[in-house]
Amino acid sequence: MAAQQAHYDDNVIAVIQDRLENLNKSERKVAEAILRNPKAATRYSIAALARAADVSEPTVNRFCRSFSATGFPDFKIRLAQSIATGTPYVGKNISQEDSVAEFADKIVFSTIASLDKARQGLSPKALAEAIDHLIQARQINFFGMGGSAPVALDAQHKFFRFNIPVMSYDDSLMQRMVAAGSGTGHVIVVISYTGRTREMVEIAEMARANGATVIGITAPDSPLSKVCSVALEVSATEDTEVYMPMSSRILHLTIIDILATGVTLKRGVDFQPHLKKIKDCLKATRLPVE
Amino acid sequence: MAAQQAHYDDNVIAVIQDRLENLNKSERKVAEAILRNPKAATRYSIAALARAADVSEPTVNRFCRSFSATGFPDFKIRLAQSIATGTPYVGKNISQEDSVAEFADKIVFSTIASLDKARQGLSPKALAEAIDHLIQARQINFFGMGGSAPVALDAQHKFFRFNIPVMSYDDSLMQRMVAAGSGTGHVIVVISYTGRTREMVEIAEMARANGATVIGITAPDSPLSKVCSVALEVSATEDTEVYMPMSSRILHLTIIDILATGVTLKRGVDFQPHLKKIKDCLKATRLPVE
DNA sequence: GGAAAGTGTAGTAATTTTATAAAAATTCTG
DNA sequence: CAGAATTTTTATAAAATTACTACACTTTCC
Repeated sequence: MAAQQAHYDDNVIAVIQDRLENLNKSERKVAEAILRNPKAATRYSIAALARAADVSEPTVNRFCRSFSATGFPDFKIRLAQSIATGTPYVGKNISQEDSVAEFADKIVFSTIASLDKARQGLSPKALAEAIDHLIQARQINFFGMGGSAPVALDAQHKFFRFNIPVMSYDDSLMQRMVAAGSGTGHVIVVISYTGRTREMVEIAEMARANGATVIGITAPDSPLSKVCSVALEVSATEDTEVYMPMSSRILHLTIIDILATGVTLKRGVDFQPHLKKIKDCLKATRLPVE
Repeated sequence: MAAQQAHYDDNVIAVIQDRLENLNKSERKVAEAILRNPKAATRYSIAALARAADVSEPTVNRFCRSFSATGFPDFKIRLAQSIATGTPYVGKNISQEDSVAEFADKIVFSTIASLDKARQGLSPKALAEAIDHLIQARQINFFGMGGSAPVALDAQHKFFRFNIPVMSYDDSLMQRMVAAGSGTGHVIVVISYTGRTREMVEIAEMARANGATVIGITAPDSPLSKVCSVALEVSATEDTEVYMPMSSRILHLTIIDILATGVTLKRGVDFQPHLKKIKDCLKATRLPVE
């Protein structure tokens, strides 16, 4: 039921944007007309779109065909699906003039878009392997520096509930020491958006050399990704680039959620009361619901 | 341009399912034919769907109209949109039997759903006020305990870039001391999923009594929400309940993103080079892209 | 200057919609 | 409770809209 709908991954809007440069004059006019207001485009007839783009109807038709649709109606259906996925804001960067409501929406939508993209890119096989390693671990350590430190800390909070010794480190010296002292049965999860922080790559290598399992949450084909036992790769295109990473850490946290859920599920029903106990013990610290 | 697209609400498939009982014989046949395979239905012509449902073409047309579409093609567009967004949520609860790919998808989709819901619920006015306070702050402190500690830490990482003294605390004693020592010009951002942690509410009250501005990122109508200068309220329905908070912290992080972006924008273009400098200085720690 | 690619016109084919009539279901009356 | 009358529902067929194809003209690039 899940993967069944992954093959609809061809996000037409994104594809149009990709190929925008390689289109000839008229087809480009069509592309621009669609991108100007993709949602409205789904309601247009071929004649209306032709007028909006200031081209002839057959040109629109040819345009649709070139995006591997059987014709205009088919193309509209695909367009409609792309829009629904939450990509209306692709490319629409946040601007100085935006109202709060506007840029807030843009941020949320771009986060949604990244999540959806990441979902398609995640390898279930790698996830399954990672979960298996985590279940068998005698000890788990999460390493994250800078912007990934909060992610590591969050992971610690989650995995702490599993009754396994778990720690997170954001200090490379501590990480180095832990890696040096690791061995078989230790799992080290290294979190790095770029996957190119030299320090982190070295630490990962060291841990592996000592026999520890290294799980990387990082960018595809990065130096870090290559030295890991299991690499969970996500590419976050930070399109709301305001000089700080935003969606990447959300994606990383979601992967942590998936790993934690995987461990919970594999632990089986017997383990649920334990989790409930941890949750319930917080009740004493809370104000009653009036 | 922002609210204009609330298209996540009108999920045609859900509406059809709702109204299934109240339809007459033929229209019901159409409904069932569509529900049998909604995805295929988007490719059918009106004639093909009529045949599949064993009714006449005008019946199909009337059916579409009764679901407030202007006609069959329009209806197909809506259906296409529903499939992309709506279907995944159906039967969203994670079960023991799920494959990794399945529950991973479910987690991502439920996160997306929460984000979209939060987007609709967020008050732009409250956000704008919060941003104004943050810009004028002489000092900012983020408080978060337990699962919210990573969120507070993340906020610290983000706001550190703004050249204001900023710290995060996850220890209630430290928080209490900071609150006690706060005053006018100090902004304290209190992050709490439930908004009912007694300790946090007390601390927030104390800070306010001292003249500090308290921004709360918390649940609507919670005790904490009531004592804040500005309350940013999000209700995260943790539908993937596995006894640990998941989407709530993602929502909180997204709010942090929005606040940080708001501050960046208001600071204006002059400030951008400073952000770029901070980003660039990390380059030295990275391995080159081969 | 000629081949190749690109674009538009006009006519054709497909699809959808409307008008209308027949059938079924429901209600009302005797 | 039968049976006529009305309303609702459904289908046939014609009209209108929409999308597609063939071909001719224009531009661009060797």
